[in-house]
Amino acid sequence: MSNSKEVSKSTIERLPKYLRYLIEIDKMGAVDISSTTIAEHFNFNPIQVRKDIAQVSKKSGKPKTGFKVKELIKDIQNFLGYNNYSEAVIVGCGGLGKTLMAYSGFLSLGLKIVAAFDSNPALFGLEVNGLKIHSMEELDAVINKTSAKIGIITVPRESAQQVCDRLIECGIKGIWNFAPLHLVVPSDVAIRNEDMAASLAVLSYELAAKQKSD
Amino acid sequence: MSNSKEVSKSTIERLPKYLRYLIEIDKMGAVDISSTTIAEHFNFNPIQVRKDIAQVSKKSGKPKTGFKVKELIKDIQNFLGYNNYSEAVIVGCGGLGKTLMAYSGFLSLGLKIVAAFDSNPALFGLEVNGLKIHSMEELDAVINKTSAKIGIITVPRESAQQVCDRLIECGIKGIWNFAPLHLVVPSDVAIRNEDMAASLAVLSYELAAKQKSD
DNA sequence: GTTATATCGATATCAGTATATCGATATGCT
DNA sequence: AGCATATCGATATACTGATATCGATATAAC
Repeated sequence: MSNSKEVSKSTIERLPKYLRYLIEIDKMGAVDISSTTIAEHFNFNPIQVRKDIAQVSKKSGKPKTGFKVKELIKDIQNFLGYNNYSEAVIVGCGGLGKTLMAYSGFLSLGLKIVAAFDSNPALFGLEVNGLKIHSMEELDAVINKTSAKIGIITVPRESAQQVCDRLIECGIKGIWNFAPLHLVVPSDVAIRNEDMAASLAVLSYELAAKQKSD
Repeated sequence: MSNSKEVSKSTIERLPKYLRYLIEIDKMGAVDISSTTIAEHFNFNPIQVRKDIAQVSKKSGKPKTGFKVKELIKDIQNFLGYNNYSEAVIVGCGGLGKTLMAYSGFLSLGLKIVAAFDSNPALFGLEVNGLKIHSMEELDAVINKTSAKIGIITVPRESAQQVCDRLIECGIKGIWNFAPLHLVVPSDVAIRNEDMAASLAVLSYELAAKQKSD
């Protein structure tokens, strides 16, 4: 993989947060920003912020003032690939699926949903936000007309793994799973399980812990 | 905080996954299960699985056969508090809000949404899945009629932090945030930021990394 | 009944991330 | 102009979670 340094998952999760903040303060006229100030805003550690920045930006900050807001924005956007978008398909046009299809924010995150599928014949041909819903039979054909490499799964739990497998057969290389189960994929495929049960469990545990100490 | 051992966030995130799997194989008639088998199913490390289990179950596994499926299920459910549910309120009844309100799976995760709010007068009084939508003015009054400690935020980005602050004023102690920004809360409040941008960034990065190495 | 082995649980090691330390320096202030 | 200081970047340390090692043992197979 040529040369580019490994960047940790945790760092990558923080970068979009910094970016949103920077864009906000840029709008408000800020020119310079220090890692200290960023850190204070998020309740993060300033050293961590500085190290995160160092990994995606070659511009070095200046003592006393910090970094140039606009330069940082560019560097982070560039690193995250927000300039040139990737195509994605979505399978499952129920409540959540439709919500995601209607979400206008993906484009600015470098993601463009280019096709939608569902197994329910009642939905075939319907349009959600300009996206026609295709049958599952058309999966292969439609995907291959696009350059989509990401598949978003918003089907019920029972069919999710099967849908996942089919997407991979169709050449999909990254799975963004919203179904309530942990999908398993071959090692050459990237997977992100958006597990609400796991997330809620952590929240509840932390809530309980904080309640205890008062 | 009395005695109960600290359990790591990572462990807690895995527990619901184990649980779903165990319930599934229990239905299929499995009586015993080994950490090895669980690990294989998820592509996890068996030692990790065993350590996770050891933290929530006092029952010890037997060489050669492993653990009793039904006992494990009970212990994990008990640890995660899936028996007695906590109440939650939701603020923001747009697409995502409605989807969450309609989701029937929360009850089995120990969560019950007991009230819904929105700032749009056109929605006041409407019912979604048996939940009446209240105005934001009623926030305090309605919350205090419940024992809700968790607030789910599904409002647009612009108003999210403000909504968060108000919920905390009303006595909410845990925030589950689905708005696309990183909310900051006082240290006695638990927060879970469901940050899709962060999540997508990780997926994209891993996808790019895997694409590179072929 | 004996033996081979899968699995457990405890302890030790390793890896990766977060935090702390510290010298250097550019800027703002007097 | 000179001084005080906030911030940087590099290096070092500490912490946390993941993985490896290994002896003990219950079970399955023969």
